Amino acid sequence: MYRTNGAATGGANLPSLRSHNTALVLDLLRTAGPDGISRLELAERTGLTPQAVSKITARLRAEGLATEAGRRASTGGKPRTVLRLVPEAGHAIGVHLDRDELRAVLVDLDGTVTAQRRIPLDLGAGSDAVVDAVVRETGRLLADGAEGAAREPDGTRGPRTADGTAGARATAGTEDAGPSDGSDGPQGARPGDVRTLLGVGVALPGPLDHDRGVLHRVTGFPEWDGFPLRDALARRLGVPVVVDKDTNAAALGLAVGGERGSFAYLHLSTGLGAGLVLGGTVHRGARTGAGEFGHQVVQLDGPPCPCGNRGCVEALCLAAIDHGDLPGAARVLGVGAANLAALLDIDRVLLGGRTVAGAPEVFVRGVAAVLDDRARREGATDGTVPVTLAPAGARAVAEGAAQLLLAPLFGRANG
Amino acid sequence: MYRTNGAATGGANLPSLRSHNTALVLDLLRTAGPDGISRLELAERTGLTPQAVSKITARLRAEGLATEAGRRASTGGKPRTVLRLVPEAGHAIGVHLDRDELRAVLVDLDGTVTAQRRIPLDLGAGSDAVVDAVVRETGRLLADGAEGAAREPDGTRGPRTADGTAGARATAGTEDAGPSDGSDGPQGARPGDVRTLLGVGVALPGPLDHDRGVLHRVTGFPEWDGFPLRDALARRLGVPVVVDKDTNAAALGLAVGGERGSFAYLHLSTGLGAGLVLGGTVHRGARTGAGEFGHQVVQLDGPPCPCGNRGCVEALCLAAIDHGDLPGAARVLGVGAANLAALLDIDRVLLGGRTVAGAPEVFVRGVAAVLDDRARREGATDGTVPVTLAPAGARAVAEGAAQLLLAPLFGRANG
DNA sequence: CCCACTTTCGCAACGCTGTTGCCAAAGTGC
DNA sequence: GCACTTTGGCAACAGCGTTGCGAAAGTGGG
Repeated sequence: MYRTNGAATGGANLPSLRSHNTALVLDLLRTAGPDGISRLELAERTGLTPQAVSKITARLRAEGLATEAGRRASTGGKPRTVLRLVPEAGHAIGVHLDRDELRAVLVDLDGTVTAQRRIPLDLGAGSDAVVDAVVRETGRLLADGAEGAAREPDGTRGPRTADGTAGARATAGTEDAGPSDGSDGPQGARPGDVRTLLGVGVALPGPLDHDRGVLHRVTGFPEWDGFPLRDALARRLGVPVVVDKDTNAAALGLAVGGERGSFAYLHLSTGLGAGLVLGGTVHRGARTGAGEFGHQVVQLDGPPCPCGNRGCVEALCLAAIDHGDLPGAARVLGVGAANLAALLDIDRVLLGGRTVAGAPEVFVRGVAAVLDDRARREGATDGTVPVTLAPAGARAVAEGAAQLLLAPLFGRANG
Repeated sequence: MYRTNGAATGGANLPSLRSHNTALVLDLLRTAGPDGISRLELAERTGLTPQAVSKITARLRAEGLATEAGRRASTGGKPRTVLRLVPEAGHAIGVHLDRDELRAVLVDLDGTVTAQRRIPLDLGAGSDAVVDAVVRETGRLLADGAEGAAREPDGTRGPRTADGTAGARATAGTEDAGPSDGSDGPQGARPGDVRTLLGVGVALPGPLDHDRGVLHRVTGFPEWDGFPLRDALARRLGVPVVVDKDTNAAALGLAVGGERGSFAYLHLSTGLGAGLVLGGTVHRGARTGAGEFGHQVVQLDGPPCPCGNRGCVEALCLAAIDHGDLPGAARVLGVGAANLAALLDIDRVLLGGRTVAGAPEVFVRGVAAVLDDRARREGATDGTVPVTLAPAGARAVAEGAAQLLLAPLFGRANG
């Protein structure tokens, strides 16, 4: 996959070729983590020639995005030099607006959270109040990040494992990592530096338009209808802003965090929604409407749902939870998940959200049981679809929101 | 989107850039049809410079794939020269293996059916018999096509419209399908000429592996399990062969035939399945399992289905049809379609298959009613999802199967 | 310790892509 | 008939990945 320069045209020229390959290399560097990856390995993985990789990585090093980091053991000749990403070369902020709280994270290039904040929030308080809150919290996050970086890189590491202890020595140095002084050159290595801030990603529940950054009707708060959140925030913050549904952000975060292929992230809290990743890309549909999973009808003459239909998964699921019947809720969720898995032939189902977090094993087991059953009945040829807990936990949405700005750097398409 | 040269690597080099842009131009030429399109228009639509388009089209003309076709009215300067595809420069054969019949079409570059055949077939007769039948019918198709072309290029135009009465004279030919006659020069302009045959696409119902071209278990005929249909046919025919599910082939045909964006093709005959096109590309999933729509559960405690579950759409739908309750069947189908449309945010639902063909309006109206209802209840912001009849009719699958080989030429990704 | 060998990786030349500058060709309209 | 507009090819160009080749940096046998 490959995103060209201009509009929805599709024509590719040399600059677009270059940025495509650069993004590819950058993504492999990111995926390799602090351990790094050699040039020849990059060449194998991309299909490019070693020489092309050398040129690309030389450029990345000159720009301060990559650096050499030791060498591998020799196999009888000159040992391979290991390259790795310089995480401090770029940052993004991810904001999760939930109905009752705001979570924000400052994340560096490899996805490591370097600072985070969390405050209560009333989404119904109106657009001005919420925009103000976002502006205030992002400002504090930047201050925290800069300060934290000056002290010591904070222990919270990356989405994957990573006990890494990357560079970033203390001494808020004057060290000025720029090769060519003056100029607009390479981004400095000062974490939290506003100059390395690529933008702010905002994720929230309601139906909205990802492409235009406009909210439709945030469920329960009609006064938000039509509010141009992206532009309003971009004006106040002075950096690019991207808006998306919370489930999409979480799914993107998982995809970038190493989850491969196609999967569905099912989010169960006050509502039930899904984020779909198909072939490595978040599927939003033309109107950012995809992932409407909760109002899937699974019982034709079932109980009425506030949405107007009868027998929606969400209604049945929440009713079961209300009665304390968590296994029953899991079973209903499993039926919806099985419908989805069969329709899309996905590789995995990931569960998240507060309700799931309250009894993770019940839900994982319950959903898996339904999927296994159905696979077995249909004579599974390739085994069944695994069900697991989404790893990122409560910060999943905020981290994914930050990835709305980082992912494009690594060639992960985004609107 | 953009398909690189090598394996699943993603690295792009100049040849891949070139073929990408060439495919793009070729696709615009194809879409423009016999009316053609000017160089400057191609430049606008691709985002390339006029000069780049000139070079690309010059190459295409030299290869015999495009030609000049008149000029437009002047707008005060030199009038634009119109270019169009040379449809006779390439052909493909599409074969539809259904449970009781075989349909095969010979199609040229712009999708026009130039010859077709249809014979009774028993899918249960075993692999040898079926492979023999396919080989025999493709041979006759080529003979028919060559003969029809020798007489007069026949009037049936275009993949859209089509109430086709194309060639398909009887008279089985001897014309030996040997590929390697003389040189490999520019494809001659002899329609039906074997040398312009790009390959054969085969579409059939059962679960199968599109990537490997292997059948799993064709529903009802266990002896097919694991049969490597693609390789067996490729060996016999001496041309590339691609295998896919019937619903995917039909969906591909619709996508290439002008249906834009994302849509679902719902096929209702002896079973119920779906072909999904998301963002212009057929979504198959990693195991060609996507589109399993019929065994979506919409009634938790519904009647048992042969598949082992309860309350599958297919079971409910077919039961209603069995009782002569077509509106009821349409309503159930509509519930499933609405679930799908909400989950994927598609732009359109297209209905096809024999059962639908038997009472098209009942099904279209019934399904549309459910979708409209749900959209209205959820406060549709963008209007509702339109439901229409799939245009190609009974030949839809065979024509789509042929597109399995043509589509890649036009940059429409395929396995 | 030295020398042959292997492996990595950068420099230089190259082929080919789309791009830019320029001009001939082919119309319109006064 | 002449000024003007618009199209589209030729030629030079910049920049991409590729190829050829050699320096650098190891291993391992004598």
